[in-house]
Amino acid sequence: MGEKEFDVQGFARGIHELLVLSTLQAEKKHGYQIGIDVEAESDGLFCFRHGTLYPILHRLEGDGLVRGAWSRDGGRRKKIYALTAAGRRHLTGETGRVQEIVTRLMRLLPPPTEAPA
Amino acid sequence: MGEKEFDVQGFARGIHELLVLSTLQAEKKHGYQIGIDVEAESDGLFCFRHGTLYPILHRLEGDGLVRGAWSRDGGRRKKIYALTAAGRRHLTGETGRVQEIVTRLMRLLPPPTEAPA
DNA sequence: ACCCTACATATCGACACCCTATATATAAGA
DNA sequence: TCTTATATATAGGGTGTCGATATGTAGGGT
Repeated sequence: MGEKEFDVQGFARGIHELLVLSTLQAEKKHGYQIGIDVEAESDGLFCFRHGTLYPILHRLEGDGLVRGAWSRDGGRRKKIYALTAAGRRHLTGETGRVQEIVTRLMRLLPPPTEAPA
Repeated sequence: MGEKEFDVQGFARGIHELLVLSTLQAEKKHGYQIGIDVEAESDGLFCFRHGTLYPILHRLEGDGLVRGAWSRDGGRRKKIYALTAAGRRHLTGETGRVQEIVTRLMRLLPPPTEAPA
């Protein structure tokens, strides 16, 4: 089995990347909007800082998972990011991998105490 | 609601810590054994390097989540770690938090494609 | 006219963490 | 004796997040 070993760093980084790729599924959007949407869609749980988000977008673009195109909205410049085919494959593949890791992690951790509200 | 925001770094670090605390539930053991057991229990998925494991143990001990006691087995010295009451609380509490974060993360990511093969 | 906020992107330095490598020391087996 | 396994520890390098700072446009308040 080609079971790759778990990498904590990569796992954490991967979560951020998946959140970005996921919100780009429905429609392409610019970085600032991605930050707003991810925060809204997660009810404020997942929140990107600007110093975190933009480097991630550059990384994803460098890896060919998203493609950025400059746009001018009046005098304001935006870089609209769209999911590539590779990005779509990466999203589904890595989501499955995260799911598997989490499942196997939860098997090791203590089951929830079935406590009332 | 006291909803703390998600912290990727802390989440990744927390996974390592929970794996250590979890394997100490059944019985107290020394660091080297913890590494072996976690790897075995996870079928090789979660594997600690020595340079990662020992600092984690020191951190957990500093936080009062485990208590270490030096032991001599022949001429060989071992530091036996035991879960403290605080460690037990931390384990159940953080496990619940991880479960919740993962649940909310999975709601955002694409559902598994039911199929092919 | 001026200021402040929101929009929009970008980068740098500080900090934290993991990982590789190295160090020390005992015990068992070739 | 040499190597491997047991057992712990730390320093150095690499990478990523985060806060701060920078640049520039647009709009509302005073």
